[in-house]
Amino acid sequence: MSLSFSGLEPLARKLELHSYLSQADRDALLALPFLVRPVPARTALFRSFDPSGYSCVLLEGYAARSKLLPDGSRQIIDLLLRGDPIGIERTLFRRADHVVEMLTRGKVAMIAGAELEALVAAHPNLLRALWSETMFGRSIQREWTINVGRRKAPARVAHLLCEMVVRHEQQGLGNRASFELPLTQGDLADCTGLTAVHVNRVMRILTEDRLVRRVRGRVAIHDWEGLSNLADFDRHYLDKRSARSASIHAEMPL
Amino acid sequence: MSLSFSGLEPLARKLELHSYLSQADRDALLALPFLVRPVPARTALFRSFDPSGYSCVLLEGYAARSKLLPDGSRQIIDLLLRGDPIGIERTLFRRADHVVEMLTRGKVAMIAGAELEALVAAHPNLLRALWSETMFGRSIQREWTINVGRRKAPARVAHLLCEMVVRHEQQGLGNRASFELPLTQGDLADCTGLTAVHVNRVMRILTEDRLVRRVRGRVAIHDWEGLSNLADFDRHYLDKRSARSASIHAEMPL
DNA sequence: CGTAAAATTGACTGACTTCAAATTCGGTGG
DNA sequence: CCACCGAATTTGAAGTCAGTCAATTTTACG
Repeated sequence: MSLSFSGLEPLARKLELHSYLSQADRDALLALPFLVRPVPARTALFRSFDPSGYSCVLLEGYAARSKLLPDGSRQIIDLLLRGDPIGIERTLFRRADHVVEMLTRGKVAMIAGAELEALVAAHPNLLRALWSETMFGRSIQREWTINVGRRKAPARVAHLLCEMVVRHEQQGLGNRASFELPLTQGDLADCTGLTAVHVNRVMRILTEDRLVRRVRGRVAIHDWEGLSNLADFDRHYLDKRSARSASIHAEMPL
Repeated sequence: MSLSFSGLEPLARKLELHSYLSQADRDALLALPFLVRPVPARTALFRSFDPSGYSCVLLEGYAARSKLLPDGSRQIIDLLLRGDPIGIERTLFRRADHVVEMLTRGKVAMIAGAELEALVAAHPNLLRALWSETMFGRSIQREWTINVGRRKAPARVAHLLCEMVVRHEQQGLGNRASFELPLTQGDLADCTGLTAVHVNRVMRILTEDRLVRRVRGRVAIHDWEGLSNLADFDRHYLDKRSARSASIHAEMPL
């Protein structure tokens, strides 16, 4: 059978970063029925036009969770890569307090809430894997809070780049030498709580210091040591704990 | 039986804010064996001296998740109130990338990881409730990111106070008229990404504008409309979605 | 009561923002 | 292939919000 060619492979890969999935779990996940929907750049997912009760998985392109403030400024609270689930909490809350918008054009897999519900009911281990995923999401969010809360502008940008390298590597989307990051400087500013102008100046400094280069939506890290040091970056929050057996009890002892 | 007098009542209450627990779930949760440990102020929970494999629930006092940066500054990433679970992710990750420290003296209930493991294995609904709890935690964390990322100092402090009112109300720990918040201005600064000096000036302004008063570790909101307006506060992220049936499928459709 | 921590206040500094204009880039149609 | 156009980037100058430093007062608590 060709289950391993399901479009949901990226999600399975992501879950397996931190959770053990049995072959049955994996097969069931990949057998989920879904609808592929192409999405244009700069449009919002889940904004009144989508049927409720669906969540989705990002298959192609880049997206951002963001919130618009009354004064018109925008804070991006997370970046979403291939394989990231979107809107799982959408059926938990009645309305979302933030928007998920595509930064580039892309594709999402739409999955019916009822299907997911049945899946995790039949496969408790997948439920645990998704819980674990939520935990890592919270961990990332904590780092973002620290980043905008206490670090200086150059460290903020550097930290964001470091996180993006690791998350791209995890998903097989590139490495330090080169990976895609098609965000405008305005987007980077909204990620880091800065202005586009200041991001521009900071990027110039990082480039002049030969830490990193950004060209045409791609990033190349020239000096990982220097960059991660400047950023106070510790990839621990993106990694599963090391060296434990892969039994589900070891994976999720609560 | 006197299960309803268990020290874990606050945790049950917290979970029931957003998840339906059957009587069996509730009984099982409250029957969890635990050890009450008194903790002095300004000490870290889970820092080398505690036996591994335990997580805990805050029974009395106030605690903060925080991270110390290389330059000596501190960012508080969450405040913990009575009933908040602490360290569930501690057994997920090998080492924590942040510290949980008591801000006041207090008491925690130490629960063995194995006990929790058995509990959620026997009660999948509790597992979902804890997952839901993690989701709300992530939601709160997102708001904190927005707060320090894009809001001006007065709005940041106001938003923190608004969140604290609601969370205290939810746990039956007071109301707008008066609730405990025994943080120093330095602590508030570390929550909001500001300095103690500036928090002092901001608090003076908020007080002069008759929005709020803070005296001896207690807060009284005088003008909720004004304060929440200044803060751009929307309590949605702290509340379960409204008006749906309490069946577990409705509570957690994924 | 005595002491240390916390709060308060003032003067000065600096990192980042704001505003505005010039340049480059990227995609599209001729 | 080139001309075009809006978006994104880049740069400069001036302004502001919040930080830093330092001294004083108040509060908490043994």
